Amino acid sequence: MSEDIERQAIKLAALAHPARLKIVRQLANENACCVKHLVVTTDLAQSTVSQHLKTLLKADLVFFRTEKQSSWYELNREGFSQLSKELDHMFNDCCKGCDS
Amino acid sequence: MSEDIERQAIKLAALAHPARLKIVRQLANENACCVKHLVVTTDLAQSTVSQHLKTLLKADLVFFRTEKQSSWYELNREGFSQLSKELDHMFNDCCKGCDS
DNA sequence: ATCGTATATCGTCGATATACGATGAAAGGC
DNA sequence: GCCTTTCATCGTATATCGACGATATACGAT
Repeated sequence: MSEDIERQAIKLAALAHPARLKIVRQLANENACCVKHLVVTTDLAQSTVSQHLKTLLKADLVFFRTEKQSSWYELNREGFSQLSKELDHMFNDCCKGCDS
Repeated sequence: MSEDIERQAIKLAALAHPARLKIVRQLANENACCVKHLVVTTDLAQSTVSQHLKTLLKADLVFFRTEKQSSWYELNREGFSQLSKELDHMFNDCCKGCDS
């Protein structure tokens, strides 16, 4: 399906940047991080980090909640495992019998 | 390692485009395709398809050989499975005990 | 040598991505 | 009330992407 491809491309694009990969690794290690912490570890401006987080959020790769003054971001592990499975499927036994 | 992140980002970026995902699916189905065939199935200009194939090639996601006047492109299945494993690792048990 | 076919590369241009600083909103402490 | 901290968003400058047509290259056929 064509929408699948679009959605996959959006997820992959969201991951296809060193800064966002670093953020994801950080989140994988710490379960949840607030923005300030990610600003320190990525060594980028706070506005830039917020922008990257928005990209990850739009791709359904992270969750987000506010607590006091802070925003906490957390990995969406299901989103990742779905993507990983789709990648496997795509090159292993893709489209045996499907149309597109 | 930082180079790992760069390399992963390049691979992910190479996949992060609907046209290139379609090409990859086509290659997954047919084992090998020449450019002309991909031009027909993607409905893009030949120069555009060549450009996309170059992107996939630089990311080590496809192999390439010439035969007579044609270029044949083929999936690098190892490249894909490596990427899929790295993705799994990244969000499952990334960096238990490593430095970066 | 010339022609036709298949492909790669170049040049261009609009669209999108990436970075930053500035500004403002929300919440807590004084 | 006012100040600080934390974060999101806006505006802007720049870089990269993605599409195309035009051109170059390679090679088999005539």
